[in-house]
Amino acid sequence: MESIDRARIKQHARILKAVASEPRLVIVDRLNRGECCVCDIAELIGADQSTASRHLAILRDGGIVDAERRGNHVYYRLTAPCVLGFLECAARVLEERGRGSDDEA
Amino acid sequence: MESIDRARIKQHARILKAVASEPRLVIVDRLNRGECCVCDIAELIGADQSTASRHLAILRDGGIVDAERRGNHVYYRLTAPCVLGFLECAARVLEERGRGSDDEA
DNA sequence: TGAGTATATGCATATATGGCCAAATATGCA
DNA sequence: TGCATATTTGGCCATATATGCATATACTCA
Repeated sequence: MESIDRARIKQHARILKAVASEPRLVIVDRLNRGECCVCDIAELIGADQSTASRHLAILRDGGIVDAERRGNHVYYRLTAPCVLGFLECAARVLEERGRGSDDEA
Repeated sequence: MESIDRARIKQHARILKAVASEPRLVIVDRLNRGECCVCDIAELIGADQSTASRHLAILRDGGIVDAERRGNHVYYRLTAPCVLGFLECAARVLEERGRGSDDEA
């Protein structure tokens, strides 16, 4: 288990940041069950379509999803399903913590 | 594979945000090789001691590390080693992407 | 108690992020 | 071409995050 190169850290941070956002976690969770278009995502996260588009762009730049245009829709799908492991880890952390105190809200 | 509860999403996002930061990734990587005190972390990340303390507090609030005072040092250690999986996932994403184009810098 | 060291916290400032609206692009279809 | 629909991008504002300095707090030791 070597120390990680600082240049890599920067890239890794960008990828993690792409996922570390409430709306983007919702998007990842949704895309895990199949591709969908920007308008679906907008409705899903209850935001403007432009906002949905930007979130998807961030995920795309992070390499988490990719996009394919078909007709005048653009369909996004999950390309890095390993990010789902983040959620499992988060769940484990919460469980651990549940035995302490903390804001569950 | 059920959809995730929106209330959980919020908690998960907080945990992921705790790790999604360059200096905090460096810290996690370091703590993975053993506990250390705030002053060591400050030097490690090349920041003010107060900044190191705050980063550690964020990780602690996220349930990623915990702290123990011994004498007048406070030692932090990793309590959620599953976050190391984030790094593996990120590395995989970068590898995938390396075959495309992108800013490697 | 008082001096010295290690951490944590309040405050101010700089930067980043998230969101909407409006306008620009990209397609499809008549 | 011209109009309608879907997506992306620019501009702007509000809020959140990061950081350092100064200061408060915690602890050790004499």
